[in-house]
Amino acid sequence: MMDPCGERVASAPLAGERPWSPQRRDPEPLMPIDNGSFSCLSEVDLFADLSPAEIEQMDRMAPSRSYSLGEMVFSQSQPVTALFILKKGRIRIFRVTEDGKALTMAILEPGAVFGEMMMVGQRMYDNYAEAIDDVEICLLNTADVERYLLADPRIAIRISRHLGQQVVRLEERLTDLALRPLQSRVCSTLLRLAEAARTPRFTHPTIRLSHDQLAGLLGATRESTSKTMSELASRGIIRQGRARVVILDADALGQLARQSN
Amino acid sequence: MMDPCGERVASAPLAGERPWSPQRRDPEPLMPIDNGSFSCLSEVDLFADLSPAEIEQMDRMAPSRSYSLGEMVFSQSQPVTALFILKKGRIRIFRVTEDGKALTMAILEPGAVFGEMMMVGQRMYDNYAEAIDDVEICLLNTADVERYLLADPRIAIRISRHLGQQVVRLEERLTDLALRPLQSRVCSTLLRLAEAARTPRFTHPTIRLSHDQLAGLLGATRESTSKTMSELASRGIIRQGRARVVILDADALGQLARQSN
DNA sequence: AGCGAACCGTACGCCAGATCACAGTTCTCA
DNA sequence: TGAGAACTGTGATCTGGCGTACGGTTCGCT
Repeated sequence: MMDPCGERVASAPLAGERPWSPQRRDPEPLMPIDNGSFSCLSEVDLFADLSPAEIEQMDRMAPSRSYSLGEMVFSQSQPVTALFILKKGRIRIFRVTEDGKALTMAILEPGAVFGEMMMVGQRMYDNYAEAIDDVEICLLNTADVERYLLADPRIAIRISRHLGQQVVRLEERLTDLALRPLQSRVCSTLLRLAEAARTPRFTHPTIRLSHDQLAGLLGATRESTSKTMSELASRGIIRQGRARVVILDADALGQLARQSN
Repeated sequence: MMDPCGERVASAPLAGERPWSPQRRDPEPLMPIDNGSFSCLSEVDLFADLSPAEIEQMDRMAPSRSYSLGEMVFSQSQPVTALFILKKGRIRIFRVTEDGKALTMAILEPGAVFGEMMMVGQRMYDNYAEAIDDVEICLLNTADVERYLLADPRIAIRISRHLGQQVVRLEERLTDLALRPLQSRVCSTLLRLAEAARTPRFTHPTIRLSHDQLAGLLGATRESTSKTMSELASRGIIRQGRARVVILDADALGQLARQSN
């Protein structure tokens, strides 16, 4: 049902008296999303230094597994063997507390390599991994890893680079969480996600996540996240669909992300 | 002045009606603290794989600098050249927002190596570094680093291991900040610090930080930090001195750290 | 020996965001 | 085709920790 005074809503000033007024949502699923699957090892830039022959050989040896939406890819009980490469679908890495609250550490997109830490002596510790699409991954066991990767200094450096990137990201998230209000965190998170999900050229970046999933990433509740998102939508900065967000004005997001109160 | 009903305070049950009653503080500075300086490169485990000859050679080439309490070791304006090794004193790594709020990312103790990320293509980004004691560091420039480190896969792996450790730490801090109340964060932070500051055997671990500095590490205000600390002190879990905290009951801290509300 | 600076305790109002509680809408799948 | 599940909107209420304010104590320096 349309608001009787729809006119006023539509033309209300940005600092209007209805802070997050109801939005008409985006109906169109637009196009059948491309999950971008690919032949296991060739496109992963961690392996860019290997010769095609080496890659092919590893590819043959790497068993692959699939999981369907909602399945756990691993948890403490199934400790991680070695190295995963995500071929298709997305995986959510998260942690939980004793009383069931969760924070998601990352949403992995196809092409992601994870579990790198183990090869340098880390465990996945308290991290869980859950498939949030139908997922296909391939596995490299410890022996393969040592043979092909640890021996090669170029690859070791690529690993370092990757970990260094993670450190930077985490430091950013930590300061944001400590020092910035929810709205800023929403904005920077959306930007980060938009850039991770390489969308086809000439279209607005689109993020295929529900408010709930976003909230998990933000360290906030679904409710406050919804509220903030509606606010952004009402300003025309984003457009919303069911479990989808379209970034319309990335610059405005950047602006708001830098706000610290 | 002693509380007139001191008896009641002293024997009050833990869940007493004066949640953070005033504490007699710890007067004794005890012993003239050992800042543990050492000959630059030999004790840094990042270089454990190098031969004594190589270490000695690097040592000769590595210029060293000193800063006094409160000085900035670097900031964006003085971009980082290469690699720092902290010989003496402590350094606080932190970030600030536009409006001046700060979060400290780490307190580095002697022996710490920092700036590793740059050698693998990172910048220090928005991090500042400030000496919180009188400090002595030595520097390795890019050329040295490439010659001695990048070439050696064993060292590359050590770097990865170190970065992996940082990732784990940061993930932990992030979840704590998102999901746990202040008291738990205080407890886990104290534990983390206690284990970093390797104290002489047979003494209680001691942390030489002010409430203010702790607060910066916690993402909280000095006031709430003080309150929580006093509470812990009144329970006999820690003892307080001016800019010093002594851990009396690490197990209790561990217990409380796991609380999520 | 005395003054300013750094530290610490405490208290009270306030607010962003959590919690709880529904209602409406759009999918999915039997 | 219809029942349930997943997703979202929106209020009412509560609260941990922030902001602010101020007094006391200890240290370092002149």
